[in-house]
Amino acid sequence: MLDQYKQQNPYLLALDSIIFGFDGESLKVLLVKRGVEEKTWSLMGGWLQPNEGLEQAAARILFDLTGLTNVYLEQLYAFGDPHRDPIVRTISVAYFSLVKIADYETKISEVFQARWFSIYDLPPLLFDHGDMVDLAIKRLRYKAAQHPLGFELLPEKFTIPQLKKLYDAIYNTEFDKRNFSRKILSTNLLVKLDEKQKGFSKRGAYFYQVDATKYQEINNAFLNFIPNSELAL
Amino acid sequence: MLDQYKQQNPYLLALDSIIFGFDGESLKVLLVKRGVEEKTWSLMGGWLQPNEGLEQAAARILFDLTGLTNVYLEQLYAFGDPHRDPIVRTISVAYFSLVKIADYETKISEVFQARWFSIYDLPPLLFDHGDMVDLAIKRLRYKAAQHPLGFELLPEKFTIPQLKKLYDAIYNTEFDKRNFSRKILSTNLLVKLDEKQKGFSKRGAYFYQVDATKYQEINNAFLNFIPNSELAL
DNA sequence: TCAAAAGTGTTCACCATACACCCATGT
DNA sequence: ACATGGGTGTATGGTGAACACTTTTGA
Repeated sequence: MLDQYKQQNPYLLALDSIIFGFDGESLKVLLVKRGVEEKTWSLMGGWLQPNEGLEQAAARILFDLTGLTNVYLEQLYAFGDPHRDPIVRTISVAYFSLVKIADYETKISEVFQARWFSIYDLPPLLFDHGDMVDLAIKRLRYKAAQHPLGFELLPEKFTIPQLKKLYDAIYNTEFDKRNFSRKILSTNLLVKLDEKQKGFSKRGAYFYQVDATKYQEINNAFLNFIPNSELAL
Repeated sequence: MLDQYKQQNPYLLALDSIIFGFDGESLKVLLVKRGVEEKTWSLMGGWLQPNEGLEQAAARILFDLTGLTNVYLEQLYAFGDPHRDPIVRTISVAYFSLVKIADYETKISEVFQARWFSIYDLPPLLFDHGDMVDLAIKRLRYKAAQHPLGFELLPEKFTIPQLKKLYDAIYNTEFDKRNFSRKILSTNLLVKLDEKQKGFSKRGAYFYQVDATKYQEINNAFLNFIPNSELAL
C-alpha cells in the first residue's frame, strides 16, 4: 500500500512572489538579488517547509524578507517545466501580492537588497521569473477590472485622483475622471472623510476609505451575468 | 552553492484532474476508484515524472486512464495542505478538463472503474478532492460567463437548444431562449449548417459549428472593459 | 389535428462613453 | 489674479432583460 508512494520521485518545491506596489505614479514590482545568481534580479522566493501549507509558506517568506504582514496574497500559478531551474528540478508555486508601498518602503530598501522596478522597465530576471511577472500583470489587470482590489495598493486613506492614477498605471491608459469617479462611487464601497489631502494640490482632494462591511456584497455583485440563479450547490 | 538545494526537503508531486462532461441533460464529473482507498471515489490522478512538465503530466495521466486526447486542459490550483494526504505529504496540482462525453463514454466505462456523476449529486471524495471539484465548478462558471468554452463539452456539430441546455446546467438556471440565441449568434462564432437534428424534436433544430478562425478574435474581445488601451507592454 | 419543440422581434431600463465648465486655494 | 488640479452633469448609443406568438413536423 505504501509502495506506490515509495516508488515515486520527490521534487523540491519553491514559492516565488510577485509583489506589486504603487508609488503614486507607476505600478512597481519588488525584485531582489539573491542566492545562486547574485548578478541577476529575481523574485522573492524560498522553500516550502515540512509543516507549512503553500500560502502559509508564501506569507512566511514574504515576511522574512520584507517584514510585510497582513498583505493581499493570491496563488497565481504552478510552474513546473523540467528545466526551469537548471541546477535541480524545482516546482515553483507563484503567488502575487499587493502591498501598501509607503508603509514599508524604507524598511525594504535598507534591510534587504531589494528594489522596486516599474512594470514597464524590468531588468532581465532569473529562470522563468519573467514569465511569472508577465502572468501576474495579466492577472492583476483581469481581476482589477471586476474586483475591487486596487485599494490594497493604496494607503488606508486615499483620494479619488490617487485611485484613478493607480488604475491608469495598471492599464497603461488614461481613464476619464468624471466617468471614473462616478463608477467608483456608485459601488458605495467608499466612505468620504471630512479630511482633505494637503500639499499636493492647491485645492486639496477629499480622502476616502473602504467600507469594510460593504466590501463583501460588492465581491459577489460582479457576478451579475447570472440572473436569479442559485449559485450554491 | 548547491548546499542550499541539498538542505531542502523534497515532496511528492501529484496531479489530479477534474474532468467535466455533458450528457445533454446535466453537467457531470468523471470519478474513479483507485489505490489507497478502494472504497472511496476520487479524481483521476497520478504522479509527476522526472522528465515531464506539469500540464504534460496531467495530459499523460488523462490519456493513460481514459484514452482521451486533445482535450481542453487548464491548471486550476495547487493544493498543499501539510495533511491533505494523511500518509505521505503530497502537493497536488489540480487541472480541470472539458471533454466531449459522447466520443469516449463507452471506452471509459468499460476499461476503467470510472463513472460520471452529476455535479449536484456527488459522492464523498478522497482527501481534499471535494474542495477541488467545488473550486473547478466555480472556475468553470466564472470562465464560461465570458469565454466561449462551452463548445468543448459538445460534439463538433450541435444545436442552439443543446447549447442552451448546457449553459442551463452549468449555472443551474434557465436562460431565456430568445436572449440566449441572440447573444450567442451575435458573437459570429457559430456557423449554421444545412443539416438538421433528427429524432429529438419533431421540427428538428439546425446544427451549428464553431468558426475556428473567429475563435481567436472573440477570445480577446471580452476584454472590452479597457478602452483603447495598449495591453502589450 | 394536435402536441412539442424551434425559431424569431420589440420594448424598456440601465450603463458605459464622450464631452466642458466651474470651484477652491496656494502662490 | 492666476494657475493648478478637484469636482460635477448631460446627452447618446448600446446592451441585457423581460416578454408571446408563429412555424414545422412527427405521431
